[in-house]
Amino acid sequence: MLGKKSLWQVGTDHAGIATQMVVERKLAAEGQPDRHALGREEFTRKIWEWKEHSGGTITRQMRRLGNSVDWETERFTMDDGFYKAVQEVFIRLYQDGLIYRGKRLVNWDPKLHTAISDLEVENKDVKGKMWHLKYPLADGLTYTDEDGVEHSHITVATTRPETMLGDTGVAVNPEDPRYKHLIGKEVILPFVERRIPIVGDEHADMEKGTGCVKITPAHDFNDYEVGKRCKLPMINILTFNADIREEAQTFTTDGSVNNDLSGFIPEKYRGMERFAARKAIVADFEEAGLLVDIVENDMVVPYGDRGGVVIEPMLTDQWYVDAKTLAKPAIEAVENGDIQFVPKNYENMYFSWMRDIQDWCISRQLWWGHRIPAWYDEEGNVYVGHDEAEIRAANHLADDVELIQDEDVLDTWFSSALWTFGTLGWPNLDDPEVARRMADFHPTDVLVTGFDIIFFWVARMIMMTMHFCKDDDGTPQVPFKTVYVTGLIRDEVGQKMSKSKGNVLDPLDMIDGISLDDLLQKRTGNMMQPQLAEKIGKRTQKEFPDGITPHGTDALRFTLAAMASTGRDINWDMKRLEGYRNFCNKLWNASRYVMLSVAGEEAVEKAAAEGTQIAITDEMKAACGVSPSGQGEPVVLSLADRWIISRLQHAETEVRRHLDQYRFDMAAQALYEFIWNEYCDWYLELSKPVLWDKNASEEEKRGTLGTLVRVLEATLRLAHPIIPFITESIWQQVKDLAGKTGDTIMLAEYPAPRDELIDAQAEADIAWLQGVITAVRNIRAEKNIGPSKELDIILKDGDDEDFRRADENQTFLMKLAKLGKITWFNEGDTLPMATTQLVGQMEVLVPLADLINKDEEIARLNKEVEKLDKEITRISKKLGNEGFVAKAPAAVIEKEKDKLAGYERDQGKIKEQIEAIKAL
RNA sequence: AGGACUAUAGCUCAGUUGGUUAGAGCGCUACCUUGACAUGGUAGAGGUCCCCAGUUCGAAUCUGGGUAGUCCUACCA
Repeated sequence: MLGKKSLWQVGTDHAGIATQMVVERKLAAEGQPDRHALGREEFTRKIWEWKEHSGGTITRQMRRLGNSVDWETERFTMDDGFYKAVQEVFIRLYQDGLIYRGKRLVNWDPKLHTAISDLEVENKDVKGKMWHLKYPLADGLTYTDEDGVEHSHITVATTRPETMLGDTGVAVNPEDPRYKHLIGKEVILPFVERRIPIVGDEHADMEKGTGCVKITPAHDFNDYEVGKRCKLPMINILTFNADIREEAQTFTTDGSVNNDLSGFIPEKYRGMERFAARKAIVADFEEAGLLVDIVENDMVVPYGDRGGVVIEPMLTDQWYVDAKTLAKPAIEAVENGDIQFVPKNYENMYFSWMRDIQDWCISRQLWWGHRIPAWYDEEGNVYVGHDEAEIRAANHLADDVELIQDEDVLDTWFSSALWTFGTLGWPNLDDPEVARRMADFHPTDVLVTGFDIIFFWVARMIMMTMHFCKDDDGTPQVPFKTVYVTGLIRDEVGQKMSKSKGNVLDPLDMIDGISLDDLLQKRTGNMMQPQLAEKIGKRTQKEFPDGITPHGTDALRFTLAAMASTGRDINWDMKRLEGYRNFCNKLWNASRYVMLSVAGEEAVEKAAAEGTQIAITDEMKAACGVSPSGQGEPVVLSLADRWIISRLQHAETEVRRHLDQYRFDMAAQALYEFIWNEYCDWYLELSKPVLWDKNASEEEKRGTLGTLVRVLEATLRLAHPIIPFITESIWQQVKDLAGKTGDTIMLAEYPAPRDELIDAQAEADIAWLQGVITAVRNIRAEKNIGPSKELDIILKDGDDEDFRRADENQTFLMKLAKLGKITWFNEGDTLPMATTQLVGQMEVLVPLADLINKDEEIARLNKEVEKLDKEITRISKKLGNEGFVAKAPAAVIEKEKDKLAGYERDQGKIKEQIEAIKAL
């Protein structure tokens, strides 16, 4: 519509963990063999199958919503082309020294058997216990505390007693007077009988627990750091299931295998499940008289957000990306404004995460994902390359050297991070098509996303893109210039929508409607927690007793736009949706009126009955001022015509401005107001006196009919981005009448305001007209006079403008206010018993001798006087304030003075009126 | 613990750089099947702008402090 070359790149990622999990669960539910029985190849084939038939939910919704995306270039992060990009990126980063492999502590999900990222860990508040355990000092050492009590033990506090099997030290604060003399001494780890040192480390907090912390570097992130600082070895006591191992694995501080240290685990704990082991160990401490205390403890426990079980820090070999190096330019790009967040406050969120970024663990122990392009020989040497042959050649490896590819896959976000350039065909830049697309569409302009994705996607896309995509002069390219952050759609009470809560609303159901039964089935069928079904069912039944009625796509889109104020979550309100459905209906009916006016009832009804388009004839075009030759027919524009054209220019200005500023809510609001409150409420009504006037000239009728059509046509184009379907449908009918050509409104020009069409005089005149009409309607309502009864009115105290306007707009006034006669009050006339309204300085009088109670009328007017009194007092006070007069801008003072004068004049008029009535 | 966001009509939300008689939709009241539309029309009622203090001639808007709610980050002794 703006004539710009554009691409909306759509696609989906492969959601590694979630997808693998869903399919595993499905296999289990169907009684099929699990993935280990199937084997890697067969299992991934199953996932592909599943993806084929149920992977399109989101894109189906997008299609129905009419999103104007380029479907031909739809991509999936597991498609072949994408793998090329992923592989290339991995290899280059490895060569650049930005990817490395190492033994580190990771968040391990014991259920899903994979490392997961910090961001996939959900920390839950839990009421737990802390156990105080005594570790005996080695070599019979004792010490005396400040109270003179002698101790042969040191007491540590822990919330995870089972990890003591892997303790390699006890830390005390080097400043702690109670314990610092023990630094360098040793304790005997109960049951394991291992001698472990007491070390001094800042990590030990004198205030917390007992002041002594057991250190288990292989099973705790803090301890891991302490272990590194104090050169403690690491002992892994858990299997990947998080059960106690038969024999522990021992490592030195740097992660290499430590053969000097025993991996002994007391027989009774071997193979125990971690929480069972916890119980057993606590019991044994108690029995041994080493359990000092159990303290209730509020704490936070990490759960895997997918698997739902407690995460275990685990020492494993993983691949890492040096995120700190990549983050540097990515931070700068946002700092210097190359990338802007809308709304801006999300930049802080981005900075706070990026400035404290940890190296990114990219390997996952899954089967669904991009296999890591790394191979190992028998000695454990690592080779990274595109394939085995390339690696052999590059490293001069003989054919009989066995190479085994890394079993792990890459984090889904690793591939998602390549989205902006990977989807354009990178790295095949030698392909002219790819080069052209990169030149046309990279950097891209806008990324639309939810705030919860800023860390996952946005940050990583920025890092990767800036590393790999450069201008000819080597300047890094940003992936996009603007990040538009949408709010989340929540349910009507502000809860996040989720399947387990059963409060999810499918946009398709709001578009097409759904019966209560189907909705219940959808929400409660096939649930992970069937015990919730009843509750969800009840709630659904209460909220949607009749299901959901159809509202249509445009209504849904308009609602989403109208609710999209900056960065704010939206509590979904069906009533708003209904309101905007009515709006669409209003637009439809308005266009019906236009077509009836042009084509006549017969043609319109016939087309409606047959479901066809109205046949537009040359006569119809001519009636709208479009002659077959393409030359405009002569027209005369009425005041109303000039007014609505002028108002349209304002609407166009507003809508465009709001769209440019991503204020879709305000753009929607501006459209709503223009279409309903101006075009429908006033202009259509004002067109009737002209069109239905037998005495009106051809030129006048053409002027009005043409304006009806042209303003509608432009409005459709203006509204098209928000409500594409209805606008297209109507546009196909009116385009010819408006002298427009083209197959689709999608390719029609977006309306731009033209200054020369703004008509201040017409706007002022119509405002006056509206004032008079509203005044009369007001009197009607107040006096309970039906709208069909004709009224005679008297105008009093008008100036030249009032005379002119009343004279020029008699027809409009008579018709819209349903008047019989308009007369001017002349000096010396006797004032009849009447009720009044003010329009500026002019009085509108409706003589209603029989309907007016003198006292009531006076009371009503007195109320007006009081109301004005308040305002007058307020403004007088303001103007009497020396500070205000001295310091406020002249324009503001002038405005206040005008207001005051206006109120005083009105009040004077009303007081006069009261006197006049009293005198009757 | 640190941070962000939110608090405006019965409900869902606007209110751009301080100057409005504080707005919209829905709901509510009264009247109306007038030749686009009852998914409608006309006219209304309805608000200590969460509280307190400050800055200012002037605060829904700016500052500080509270209260309530939502969320994020960190924290398993």
